[in-house]
Amino acid sequence: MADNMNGLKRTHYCGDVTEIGQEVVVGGFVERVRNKGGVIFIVLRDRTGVVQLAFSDKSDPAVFEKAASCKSEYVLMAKGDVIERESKNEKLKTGHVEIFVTDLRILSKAQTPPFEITNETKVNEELRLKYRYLDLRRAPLQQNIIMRHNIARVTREYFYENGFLEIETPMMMKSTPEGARDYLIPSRVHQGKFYALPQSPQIYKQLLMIAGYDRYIQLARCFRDEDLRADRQPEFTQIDLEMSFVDAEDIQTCVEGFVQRVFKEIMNVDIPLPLPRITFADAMNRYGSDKPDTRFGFEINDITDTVKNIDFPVFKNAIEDGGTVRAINVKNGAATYTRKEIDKLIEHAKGIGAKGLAYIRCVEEPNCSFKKFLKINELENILASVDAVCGDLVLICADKTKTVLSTLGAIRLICGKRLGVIDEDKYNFLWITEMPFFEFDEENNTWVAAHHPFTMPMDECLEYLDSDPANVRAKAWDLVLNGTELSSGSMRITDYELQQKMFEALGMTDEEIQAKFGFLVDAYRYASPPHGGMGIGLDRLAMIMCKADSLRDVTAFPKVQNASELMSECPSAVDKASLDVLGIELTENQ
RNA sequence: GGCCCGGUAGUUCAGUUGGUUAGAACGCUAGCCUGUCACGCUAGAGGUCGUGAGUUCGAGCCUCAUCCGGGUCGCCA
Repeated sequence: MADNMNGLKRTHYCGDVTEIGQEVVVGGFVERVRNKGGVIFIVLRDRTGVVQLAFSDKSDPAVFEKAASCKSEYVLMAKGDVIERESKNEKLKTGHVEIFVTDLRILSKAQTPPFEITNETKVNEELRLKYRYLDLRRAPLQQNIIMRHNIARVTREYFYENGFLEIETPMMMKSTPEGARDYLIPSRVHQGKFYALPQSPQIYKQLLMIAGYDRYIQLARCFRDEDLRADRQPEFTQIDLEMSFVDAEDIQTCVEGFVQRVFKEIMNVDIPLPLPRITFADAMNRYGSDKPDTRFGFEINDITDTVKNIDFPVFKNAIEDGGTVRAINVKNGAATYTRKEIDKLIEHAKGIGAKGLAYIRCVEEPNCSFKKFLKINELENILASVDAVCGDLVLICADKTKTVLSTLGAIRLICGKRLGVIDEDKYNFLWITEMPFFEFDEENNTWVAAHHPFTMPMDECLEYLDSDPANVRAKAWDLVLNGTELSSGSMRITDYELQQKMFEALGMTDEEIQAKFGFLVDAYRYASPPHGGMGIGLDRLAMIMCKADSLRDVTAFPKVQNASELMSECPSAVDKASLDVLGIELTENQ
């Protein structure tokens, strides 16, 4: 039988025990037992840190014996006197003191854990996820979770101070099959019908503006039934906001104030305002990405004109097919890349869809993969066009422009990471503006909304909605931080007629519009203030601020790549009775 | 769905050209130790080599299939 805590009340967290001469009561987990025979030390841990408990021949023999029986991860409560440690441990905040224990309670005994609970760990993440509650005892994870809490706290403070109302929107809503797949909830009362979990509170927050709530904020849980990535979980938290009587500038200014505040308050990092901005088109051309990492160079150069007369079939064919030839100049001594390393880059490029990469290694006698096709001066011209000097590696891609840009964009990132040219202490925010309104869906051969169909087009683009969809830009923007898309926002269409026109441009029939968004379209017939808003990824923000590589490191109970949870093993089968009540029948192979 | 990487004691890993009884460190168990702090010393227990099939006299190692995990592309209005 374990002890109880009768008569003991915790007075201090472990990490706060620093004052000699006090009598304190602490509680926590056994981090380590060092039993020297005649003297025993127990390191006790809670979420604030660790403190050393000490036992010796001066201890009550019963207390001493109990201390000797303690093992890793037991939960203890200890009362004692804070005394000076004989030899200090400079590495710890509490390293100059220890608690000479007069009353020890073993509140709960632990089995030997499947892995050691240590700050640094090399243990397989799969195992740690299965025993997530043990992994969460580790200080680095606790610090991340606490940091995330603080980000959420500052978020609420900032937006409350700026007149935002926090309003909850439903978790059970109408399914809207556009965009990401919904998670569906079957209805018992309405058999054969389904609710959906929100992909975002988009529609509700627009309705709140129509209802006059003017400035809305919510730390909203969102759900998307799509494949996971390191920076993508099927459920995530969005700092969701919407503002009335504003334009895009007003919203961006408000969000800039927020990021400045949160970085200053949480990390004491100064973010200079206004944040830099770049158009979507420029981002694609310079970085081959709609979320460029601007902490390093290696920008993309269009060298089509420079190479158009070169008799190299790869370049010639690409240009004849309407494509382009572009290059990045990888500096920082990349010319020392071995043939094998370059081949690996080429393999990667092929994985993205390019047919390959041409390269020039700028060593004393430049080593060029297409040298035999070149005439005098042509090599020099290419090198000059990308400012290449000795030590640089020039990588060239020729194909359809879209393929070229995405390939070089990805290769640029790989090289930047591998060469270690990215300053990890830098926080480079970047607004991406003038996002395209339509996106061509090659599979179905139609234009689809790139953002969502309530996004306002830019005023000057209204006239060619029908004639030239590729060039219609939206009053939509993204906020990127260090190459991660952090946030996305737009102005919404508040005009009934314009909204109808947009639906038409997207090829939707009246029946479809009515069935999918009828209530929203109708709502705008009763007048609406101009409004727009953003959704900021709280998880991604926390991930970057914690310098974590994955959302799993800032999420208490994350899912793995196939969207299951290793600890509880969900999703799981349910019994037949539960399905019967919903009117759901499974087929044989399920 | 495609491509790439990984799976050997509880954990992290090593394991030669396919060849005797699969090793180390940490952890764990027992004993010793009065000032440790990654405590130390002695001894011990602990293995379906992810799973299944195949090749072979013989498979941790080779082949195929499959499961699990990670990364990435597709996907993510």
